[in-house]
Amino acid sequence: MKMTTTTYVILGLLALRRWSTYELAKQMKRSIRYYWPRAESHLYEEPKKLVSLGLATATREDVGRRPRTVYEITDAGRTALREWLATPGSLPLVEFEGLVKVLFAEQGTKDDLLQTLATIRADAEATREHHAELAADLAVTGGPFPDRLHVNALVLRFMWDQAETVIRWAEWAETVVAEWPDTATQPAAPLDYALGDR
Amino acid sequence: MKMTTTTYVILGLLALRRWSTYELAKQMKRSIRYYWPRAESHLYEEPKKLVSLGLATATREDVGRRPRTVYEITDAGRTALREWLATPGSLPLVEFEGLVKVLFAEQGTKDDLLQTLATIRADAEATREHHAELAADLAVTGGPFPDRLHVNALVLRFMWDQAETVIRWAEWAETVVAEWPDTATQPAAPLDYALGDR
DNA sequence: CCCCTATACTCCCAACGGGAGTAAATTTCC
DNA sequence: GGAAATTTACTCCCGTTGGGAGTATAGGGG
Repeated sequence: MKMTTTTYVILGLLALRRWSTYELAKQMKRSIRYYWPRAESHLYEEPKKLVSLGLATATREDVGRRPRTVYEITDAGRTALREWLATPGSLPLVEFEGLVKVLFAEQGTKDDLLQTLATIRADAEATREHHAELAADLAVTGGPFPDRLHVNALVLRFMWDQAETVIRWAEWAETVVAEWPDTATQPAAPLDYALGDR
Repeated sequence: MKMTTTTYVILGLLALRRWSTYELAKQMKRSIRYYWPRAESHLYEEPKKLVSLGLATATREDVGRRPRTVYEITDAGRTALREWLATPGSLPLVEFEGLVKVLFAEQGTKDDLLQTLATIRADAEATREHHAELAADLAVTGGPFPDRLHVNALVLRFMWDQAETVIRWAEWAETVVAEWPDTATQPAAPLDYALGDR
């Protein structure tokens, strides 16, 4: 029964409003998974943990014959969240399989590498588009939490900047690799094009 | 007994040269952990898996009375790696606890938020510095694999660009937040400063 | 009425993190 | 030279997590 970052994420969402578990899982999928991804199957346990620790309450509702559980934060929950925000946290963690494939690219074909780079770019473009839609929603409607626009904007700008950086890097790498005869042949001055300006 | 991305990472390293398990773990820690982090305790199982699949061989050596195992890739291993490089891969995954704390910043103090941003910046500066050292090593000595500089350069440039982007974002966010009276008070036009140019 | 999707969950097993540990070799320090 | 610290070389443990599979009900559309 340990408070993990995931538990605090759920607690943070409960600080904004009351949520059913399904709604919590949906909100994770909509935005938070881009910087705190968690499998849906375990999200249903997190609010229960909060309840057992006195940081949230659970209310059983019935939708026809279907049960639903709605959770709300407690004052102790707000205090716990506030204290967590003041603690040092864990380092960022990135799992980027595409970049691993770039790293070992000379063990494969040039076409494979170009495909990998194109996929990386397309994924980043999709992420950028998704966050543009989130931003447009905030700009037009204020979103579900209009009094939090200022902090949401910090996060959205981060996501946008990151996606832009990946896209630009992929475009650059595609043009560089396009001029290689193959992945195993080292071009002249292999480091200059990457490190020339630093 | 399933081939995971981690298994392929080890296979990719074995494609470069023969390694002891400890050396594999050390190389993961030196560079690959930034984009494919894995706990050391499980890395020792991966080459064993490769051996059982015929993709690598294991040689037991003795250093005095201490045992060491050295692994080498097989031809089948090279083929498997080549084929994996041609497969579509999984999406990037990011766990960024600092950004989660930014997302819920209005539940805490302005000082906590500024501390979070400063920590994010410092971590990114350390990452940038680490990769600058890796790059300098490559530039001066050619590194352990001088015939792979061209692909290493692609990866290094990516890591540098990412770190730079995080640093710039954190610096920007620090200046923005510095002007807030507190985290709960929404400034005028809260979205413009983040989204004004897109 | 039927089909599909959404809502609302639970269960399972493999992959994994991180800590702890043992043992021998090597390096550093006094 | 000897002791302590660090490195090399692993194994084990337990909790966290991914992702797939599943059940059941509500709601919408043709």
